[in-house]
Amino acid sequence: MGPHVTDAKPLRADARRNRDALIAKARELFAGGCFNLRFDDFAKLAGVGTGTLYRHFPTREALAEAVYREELTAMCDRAHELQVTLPADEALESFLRGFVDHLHSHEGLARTLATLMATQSGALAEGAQALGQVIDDLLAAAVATGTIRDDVGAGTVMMALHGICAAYDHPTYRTDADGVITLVLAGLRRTAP
Amino acid sequence: MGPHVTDAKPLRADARRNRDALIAKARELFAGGCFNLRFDDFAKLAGVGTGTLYRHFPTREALAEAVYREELTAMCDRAHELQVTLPADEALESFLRGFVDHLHSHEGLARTLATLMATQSGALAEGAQALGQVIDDLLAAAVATGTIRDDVGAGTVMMALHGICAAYDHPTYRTDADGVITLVLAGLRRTAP
DNA sequence: TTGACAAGTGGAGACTGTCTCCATATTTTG
DNA sequence: CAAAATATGGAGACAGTCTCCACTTGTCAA
Repeated sequence: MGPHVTDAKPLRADARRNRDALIAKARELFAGGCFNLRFDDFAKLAGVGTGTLYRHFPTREALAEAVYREELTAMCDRAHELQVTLPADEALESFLRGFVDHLHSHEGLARTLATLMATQSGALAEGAQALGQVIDDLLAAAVATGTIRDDVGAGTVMMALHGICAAYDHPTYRTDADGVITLVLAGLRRTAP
Repeated sequence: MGPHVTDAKPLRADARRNRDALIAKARELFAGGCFNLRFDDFAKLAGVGTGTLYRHFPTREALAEAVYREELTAMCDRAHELQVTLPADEALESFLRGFVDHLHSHEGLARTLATLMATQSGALAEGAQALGQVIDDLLAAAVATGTIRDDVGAGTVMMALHGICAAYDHPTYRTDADGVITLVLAGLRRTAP
């Protein structure tokens, strides 16, 4: 797993401009709750041709990933900070609570993560894999200090998070999401020896 | 919540025949792993016209629900049996373990439940609601005997199950799904007073 | 039985959104 | 500055979905 931002070929000037315009417009629309715009229309809105849109982002998901890549990276960074600041078990709890909190006010991210987690297919799910890696680290550290059980992996926690992401538009979202985190954390805690 | 099988109007003989043919063919295809057939083509395969298909099942989801309604009902019935046979906490565990076990060999059901849980919209999600009710009962009984905490509702557990259903085609599905159930059960258990 | 009315049918074709293709335009390079 | 490389846009091919209605089939009272 080498570099991934500074990957490969240096885009031509106009190409980069268009790509950025596309992402900017998408971010704007997503923020306004508009997720199901006709793809061709979206190209018009961003001021580029259909072909250009498709060349840069072959699918809706690719676009969504690009839009939220930054935000996701920020979350992963936060996890690293927590990990060097707090005891392992607190870092884990803090991260998961913060995760839900963040999703609650960023529907687009929840939506995107739900999609990304569903498609385990390599390249596209790069963002989801990064999240998996972070959780793996958090978990491993807590296991090492003996505060949590060692028989569940990051995949298990991710599956629970998947449920949380997928339910982004339920009326009882917040309550239930918090509940799931509570359950996961309590369930992870080692039962007295 | 009145009756729902013997609801409303008595379908005409040929109509019922067509409806049954549709469900039968869908079941057959689903069992063979074919979920994304063109809807019109499916009508042909079942030996009816496109219009007839759409009249009986306005959407793919409606068809899927009809196909799995029976199976879902069976699961709910099982829950009731468990509830009168075992202590409340064992009934809950047994049901959840069995749930995963069943999903593991019935991809179509997992897929359908994931969709149904995602669309909270009343009529269509009738099946999902039934599942919710059953879990609510199981949970309430266990809470009453004081073996599990009382601060998480059925919605929370459903959210975790949603994650399980949505991941039906991941390579590590079984391991992770079992892990989630373990976490949920351990998390529910009352911490020593 | 039968006639008349209700209920249901099927499939042509309208419609909607996706995606490709390539003649043209822009940028980079030597 | 010309040639080569790179990128553009949008018309139109395509693929599914879904509607509409002239026609068929079933039901039921007489």
